[in-house]
Amino acid sequence: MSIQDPGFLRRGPWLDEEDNRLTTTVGELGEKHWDALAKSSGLRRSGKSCRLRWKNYLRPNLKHGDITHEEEHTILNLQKQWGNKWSRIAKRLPGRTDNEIKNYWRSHLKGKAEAQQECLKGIEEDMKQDFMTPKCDRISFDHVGESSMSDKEDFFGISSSGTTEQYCDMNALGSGSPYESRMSDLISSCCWQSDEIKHHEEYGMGMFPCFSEIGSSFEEESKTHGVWDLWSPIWELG
DNA sequence: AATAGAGCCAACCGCCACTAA
DNA sequence: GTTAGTGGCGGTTGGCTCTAT
Repeated sequence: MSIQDPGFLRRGPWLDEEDNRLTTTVGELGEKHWDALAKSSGLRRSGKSCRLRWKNYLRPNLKHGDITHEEEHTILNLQKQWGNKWSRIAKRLPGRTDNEIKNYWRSHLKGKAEAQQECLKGIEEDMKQDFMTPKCDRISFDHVGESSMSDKEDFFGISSSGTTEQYCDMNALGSGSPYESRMSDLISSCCWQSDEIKHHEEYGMGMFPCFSEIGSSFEEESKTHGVWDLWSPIWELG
């Protein structure tokens, strides 16, 4: 049987012995000419298969642990910005492979991102019909409290580390508008309403997540927390 | 304990771009 | 300009594991 024969090449999961042999061969010949490397290694694997195994599993400096919150924010934001350019996104996450990021996106983030997009789309549509010109200087942001972030993080894809989360009084936006009801839907879907927020809602104060007082640092801060892409379409409309 | 369904992930497939002859 | 070889990328699949019933 020769390498040309169908059935010569092995398929399926790699064995430890194959991994060792590939690692040794790459060490000798370098990460190039994969077809030649596959042949000289004696492995019954295609060059393509060897390259993939090396790139996604054996290569040094790969991270094998869970995706961190920070990495998740980066993936969410870059996917939104660039689309499914997994290889490009992977370059921004040292130690992660495009395949890993793609799989993580499909199994953990896709639904979340779609939900966010759907909310934003609805909000934008409502705002177009609404009385409100959503310029920041028209919004009165009274800081009314703080709360735990776990579920909120999940929804907004933001990190609470080192930040002071605050909520904004949306009374200034008026009441009964499509925009307000959409925001209300959004907030109630988040499942992170603390007692404090409920308390304020009892007094008719709609809550809106923000990260500091509106001012020169606001854009920078929201970018830092990975929410600028999400919320800037709202703040900048009009 | 057995089974079905869902979720996850490593590996494969097909296409495209690039390069050398 | 054409063709063959090669590598890279994104989509898809198969099988394993986990969970619910």
